[in-house]
Amino acid sequence: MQQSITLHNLRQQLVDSGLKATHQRIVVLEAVTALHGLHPMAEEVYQRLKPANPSISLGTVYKTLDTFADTGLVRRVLSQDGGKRYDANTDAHSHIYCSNTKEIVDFEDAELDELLTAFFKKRNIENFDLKGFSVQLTGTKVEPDKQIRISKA
Amino acid sequence: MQQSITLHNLRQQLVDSGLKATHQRIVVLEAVTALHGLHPMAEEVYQRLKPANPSISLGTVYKTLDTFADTGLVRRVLSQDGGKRYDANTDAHSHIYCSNTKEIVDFEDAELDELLTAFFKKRNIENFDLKGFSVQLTGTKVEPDKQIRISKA
DNA sequence: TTTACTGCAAAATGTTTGCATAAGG
DNA sequence: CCTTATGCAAACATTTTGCAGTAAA
Repeated sequence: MQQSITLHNLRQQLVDSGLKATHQRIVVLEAVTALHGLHPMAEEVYQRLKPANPSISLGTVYKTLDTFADTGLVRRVLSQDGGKRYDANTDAHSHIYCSNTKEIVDFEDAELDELLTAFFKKRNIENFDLKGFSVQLTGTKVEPDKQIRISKA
Repeated sequence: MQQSITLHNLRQQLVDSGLKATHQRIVVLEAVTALHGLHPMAEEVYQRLKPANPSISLGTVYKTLDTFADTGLVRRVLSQDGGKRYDANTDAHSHIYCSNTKEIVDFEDAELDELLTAFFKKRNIENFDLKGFSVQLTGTKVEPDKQIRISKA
């Protein structure tokens, strides 16, 4: 689960990734972490941090998110909308894509992970170094204003 | 497997989807089908059909691919590169993403489909009408110039 | 003939670049 | 200090839009 976000924690994550802990990087990391369930684009991260940090530039947000993704601090999220989206949740998890609301909802399921881990252990994918996998669920929300919830049958 | 692409076949697909069989739609469908393994963007489809159809406009290719995706004639493919990609292979299949060559390689596996179908039959996702699922495999090609191949262990 | 599609060009959106200045270690 | 990151503005890439003309059924 997600622990509370402290300044110390944010600095530590940056240092652990071998990055300079600049003010801009700290607030970008804070914003993308706070917005993790929304899988935000650079613009959305920028809108979130701008009120408290009016001097930061959108270009820096772009560069910073790209740097974070390269170092593994955040994950790039696949999207259909032709935009670059980021996810501060770097644990193994899947995504549910709703084709009418365009939402991307997290789907975490240990049983599914085990199932797939076992499956890909059996399959050989030649000439490919497999780093991870994720399931994409597609469909539509029944009641767009309400939440999607997962339960066992 | 893929059957050979005939004019009659292309027209039929359009009519079956309730679309007017215009010349432009026929050649866009031909091109995106021929390029299915590449998961092309609008520009790539346009480059492919332009030599034989110099009067077609790029804007029409954008609109046509969007129409095809809405009717289910092609599928929108998730991407990390911030572009809209399309796949004329509408059968259930997964994708392998290589993070250095940026390739998206098809991965078809009946056993995996069965495994996941059984799994999601057990899970209830409340307030969501599940249409389909697909697995994304991420990693890197070992020898970028060579093919990725799948085999059983 | 009627309706829906196409071409064109402009605008909107999203992202990257280059470089002078500023800040972190 | 020295190196790397930032801000800014311009360039670039991609996608959408509006509308007059054209073609399919």
